[in-house]
Amino acid sequence: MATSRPTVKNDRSLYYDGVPRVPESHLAARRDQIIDAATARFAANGFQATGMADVIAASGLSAGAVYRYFRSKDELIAAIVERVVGEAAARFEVLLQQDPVPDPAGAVATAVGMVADVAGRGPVDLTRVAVQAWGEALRNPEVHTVVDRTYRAIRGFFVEVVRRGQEAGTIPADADPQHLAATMLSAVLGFLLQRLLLGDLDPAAYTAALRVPWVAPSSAATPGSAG
Amino acid sequence: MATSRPTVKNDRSLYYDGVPRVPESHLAARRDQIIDAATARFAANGFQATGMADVIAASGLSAGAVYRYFRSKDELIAAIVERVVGEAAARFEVLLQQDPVPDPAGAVATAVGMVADVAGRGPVDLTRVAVQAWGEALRNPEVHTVVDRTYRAIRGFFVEVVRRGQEAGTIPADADPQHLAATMLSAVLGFLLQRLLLGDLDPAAYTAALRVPWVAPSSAATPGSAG
DNA sequence: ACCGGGTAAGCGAACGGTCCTTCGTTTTGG
DNA sequence: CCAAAACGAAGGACCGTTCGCTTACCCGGT
Repeated sequence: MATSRPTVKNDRSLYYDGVPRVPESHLAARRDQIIDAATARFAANGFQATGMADVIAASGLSAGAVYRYFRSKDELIAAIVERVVGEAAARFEVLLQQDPVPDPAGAVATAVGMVADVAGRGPVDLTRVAVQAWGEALRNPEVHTVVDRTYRAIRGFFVEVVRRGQEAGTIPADADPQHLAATMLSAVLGFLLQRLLLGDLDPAAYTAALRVPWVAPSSAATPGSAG
Repeated sequence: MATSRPTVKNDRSLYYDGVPRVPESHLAARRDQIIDAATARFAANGFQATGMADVIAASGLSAGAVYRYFRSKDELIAAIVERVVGEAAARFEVLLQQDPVPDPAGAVATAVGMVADVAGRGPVDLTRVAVQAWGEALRNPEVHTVVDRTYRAIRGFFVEVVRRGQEAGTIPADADPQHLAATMLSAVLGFLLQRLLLGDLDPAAYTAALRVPWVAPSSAATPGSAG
């Protein structure tokens, strides 16, 4: 019982210390092939309502091949969620690399433009996957961890935009950056969701509406002066 | 072949025109009992990942009893989505019945308060069901119809708030009510989503942030005067 | 330049389990 | 007494996953 026989199933080097049989790029390409096909099916039908048979058929591979690259359906789902929300975060990060960093309304406008762009590009609308990921995050702890970490990072970008604005004096210094960033993120997520559920929202008109002063101008919030 | 024999399965009056065997209120109560139990399970685990066996056990009834009240799982899902988003719409409608109708930031603040309230009240967080309903709407046409109609109505309430503000002169007359209402709805939906995914957001601080002027005060949008 | 050895990549039928739903039966209550 | 209400075992389809097998490829030796 339980000798020191190594469990070699995953560790190729214990078996054979030569170079891989096929180039690493080929393996990555196959993995992407599976992820792309699965993303399309999950975008159309949701994670749980889509069967692996559907994913496998769409990938053009066999069940055995798919399960060589992903140990389970849950692992595949986690990989897809990580890719989709991770790419979103990467796109939003460029907001901070602009010089000068835009003001909050400008940052949201740029982010909304990115959402509209990614929704229309390619055969699969990744914003649909994002909505499915929200639902999945509420029931799958691993997915929730990924979504929590990534969306918190995105909100952190907006916090930084607010801080820069406060340094520049265009935003009241006593405003709460964390919650102001939350309202900015809401504007982006709300655009994404309304576009999917209620039909096309015009990004230009939507972002223009963000700049409309909607508090009564008489009483509240003297912005720059009168600190 | 196809005689005129009536298909009596659902029409009780063709069978028996007397009084019902049990009071109508009892039937409605049983229906609610099923919906309540199913709502709890769907809130915890999503629509598609939750089995009918789970719903049936939670309801305290048998499979046959549940299927007497709902023809299928999809019909049960549709009934739950209709109830949850319908109740949300009913709550938001009172915004218009206040006198005077609040300004946009005030309307959003009230709506956010309602979301936070309904999320904390009762054993089931209905905002979780709302997120699941968004995902379901993307794959189930009947659910999509319900969600589209109801959320469009909610947005219509915000449009009305904007119109009243424009009449009162507190909102620029050339602002687009439709898209301004969309940003208001985004603020509410974004609060709901961030509260669930990223942890507790403080409703008071969030709504306070909504009133922070976030456009550069120097160049853009001279609000009331000097139009 | 060619070839055979051996391993990883890929295949797909089959498996146990779970799914939604049905229906013959039992219980209930007016 | 009898129809409606409720029951719950069973049906048949489909689920995610496995595993014995075939195919294809790289490598070392000739």
